[in-house]
Amino acid sequence: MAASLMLETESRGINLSNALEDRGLRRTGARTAVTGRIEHLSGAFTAEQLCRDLPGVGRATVYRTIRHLVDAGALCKLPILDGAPMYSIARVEHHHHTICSRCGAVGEFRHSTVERVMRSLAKEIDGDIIGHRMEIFITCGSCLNESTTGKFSVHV
Amino acid sequence: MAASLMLETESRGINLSNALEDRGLRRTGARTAVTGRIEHLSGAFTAEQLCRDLPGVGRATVYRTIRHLVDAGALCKLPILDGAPMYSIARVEHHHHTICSRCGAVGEFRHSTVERVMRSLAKEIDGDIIGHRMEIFITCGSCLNESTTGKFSVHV
DNA sequence: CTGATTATTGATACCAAGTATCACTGGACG
DNA sequence: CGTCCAGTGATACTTGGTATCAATAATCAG
Ligand SMILES: [Mn+2]
Ligand SMILES: [Mn+2]
Ligand SMILES: [Zn+2]
Ligand SMILES: [Zn+2]
Repeated sequence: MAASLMLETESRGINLSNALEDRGLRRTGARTAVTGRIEHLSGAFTAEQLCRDLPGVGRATVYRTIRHLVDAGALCKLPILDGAPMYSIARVEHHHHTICSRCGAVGEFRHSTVERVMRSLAKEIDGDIIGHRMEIFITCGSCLNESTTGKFSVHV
Repeated sequence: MAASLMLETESRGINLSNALEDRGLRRTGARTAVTGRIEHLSGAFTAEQLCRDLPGVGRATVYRTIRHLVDAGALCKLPILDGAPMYSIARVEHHHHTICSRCGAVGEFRHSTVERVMRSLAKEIDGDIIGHRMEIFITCGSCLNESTTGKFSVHV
């Protein structure tokens, strides 16, 4: 993603363990393992992938911890049309996502024009707008240099 | 949804049976039952809902028919973050959706500014844009007059 | 129309993703 | 430390969806 886009973002300190603690949850071994693994991945992931990476942590606990992190706003949950949702660390406040349809790489962006369009749409829609979501499907830079086929269906 | 928004749409003739035939698929009793039911519903629906409505048609066939219709571009498949995807008839070409987070009502809209923003983003994103998706979560007009709680989580 | 040819059907079994239970464990805190 | 309750994880279960495959029904050439 170009630097110009990222200029609009304001990075937050990301410490997933603290995000849990802030919600009054105990700092346990299992939770530390999960958050540590997520931070180590530094990319989008699925719940099952995390389970495989952490055989020492129970499946239920992995799912519960992810849910806590999403509730805390520390993780984004991305709907994947034919597959399990992916999660990525929320590094900036409100934002949208780019998803590479070949490798699944997820990027975050924030662009004021998108938000401005939303506000103008508000006048035209019958009802109260309470949120929105936007995903851009791309072939990412590194995938352009390869010749694999897409794993993720494009939902245009 | 206000009329001004809809002015940008160009309605297509919707005949789901023809959409299947155009793909070289046979016009069978089961498929006629499925497409008939979908057209009768005139709103968004889930696959399981359709199965319940059509006990005379096998589950596999319901799912297969829906997939054909999506492939044909006659149905939109909407990812619902914590639940089964919903489907709605695609009445206009490329478009986006409003989803009422209380009752699940789905609306279609098309707005040139959204597409213009997409084209401007293209210059800034590292990779090739191959599609995008956008959903606006609302409390629809009729739900504003009631006082139920939301069934659908808002994915902002 | 008739029969041959195939696509389609649907019961069944299966799979993947995620949740409910609940006896046990181990953080937190006095 | 010791208590206590939040947290854990094995297990069983649910939901959504797909693979199989023998039986059935569209389609079409003759
Ligand atoms: Mn936004
Ligand atoms: Mn669009
Ligand atoms: Zn990629
Ligand atoms: Zn509504």
